[in-house]
Amino acid sequence: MGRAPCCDKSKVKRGPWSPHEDEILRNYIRNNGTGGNWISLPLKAGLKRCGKSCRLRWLNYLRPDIKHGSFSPEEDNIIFNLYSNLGSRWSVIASKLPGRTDNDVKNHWNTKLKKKLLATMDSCFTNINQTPQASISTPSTTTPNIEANYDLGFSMAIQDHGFLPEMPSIVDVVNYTQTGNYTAPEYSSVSNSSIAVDNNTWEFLMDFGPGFTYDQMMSTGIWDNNQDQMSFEEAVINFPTSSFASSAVCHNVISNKFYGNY
DNA sequence: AAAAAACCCAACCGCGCAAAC
DNA sequence: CGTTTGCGCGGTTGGGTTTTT
Repeated sequence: MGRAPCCDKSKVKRGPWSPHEDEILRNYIRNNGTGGNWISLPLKAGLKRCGKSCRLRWLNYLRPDIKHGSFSPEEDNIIFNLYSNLGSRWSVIASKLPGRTDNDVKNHWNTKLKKKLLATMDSCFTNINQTPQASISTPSTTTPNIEANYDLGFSMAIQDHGFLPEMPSIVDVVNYTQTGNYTAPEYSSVSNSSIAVDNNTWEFLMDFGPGFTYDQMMSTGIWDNNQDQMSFEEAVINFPTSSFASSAVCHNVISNKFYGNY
């Protein structure tokens, strides 16, 4: 036995809203508010609509603070980063984008961003497969060029160790640079959050760490003084445009590609 | 120019949760 | 307490629009 329907479907109008209906709903809410009860609102407002339909129309379209129009690159970036870590929690993602609704963000992801991400990942793997940069047992002394080919930016470390899942959970310090000039060592924990790729003739480890130096980590607050790390989720919400968040995108997508859902 | 395919997005649906009873 | 009710969420769909063939 299913759930009782919220209204009598045969007595309410469905489908697209007319400008007249929009005006009735807008005027009613302007004068009376939503009254805290969407189910009874259409009757009071004089609309032959289901309460849920009224709620959706108001929240997703008529609300005065809704931002209409296309998404900016900054908004895209935030959606990428949050989606990669939170998954399809559209309302949480939308809450970080003023004026955007969960429905907007969801539609934008499904129609635009998902394809963009997949295309980017494809080009990333093409580059990885064509341009091996180093071999095992040789700590990196040159900048791996993967990052240059990949605009989301992640860090890569070449280390002498085996592959997941046997990879030891140790802490290494690896030479790392984003600019081509060595700057500072990055502290890197090697764990299941790192990805090893065996391409038969060459091997490497991609370390999807924060991409920050120790000092940067301390200053962003991602680490506190006790070096307790924020959760991934916390960090990405707090720093949605950081390289930390960007690296998490790569990590999650590539993890899925190699190991399936985790 | 017409048909087909792809894209896009507003709207619907049903479920889980929590507040009210 | 258990039950009912309404809200909010995420998945999905219908159909209008645009692009491609």
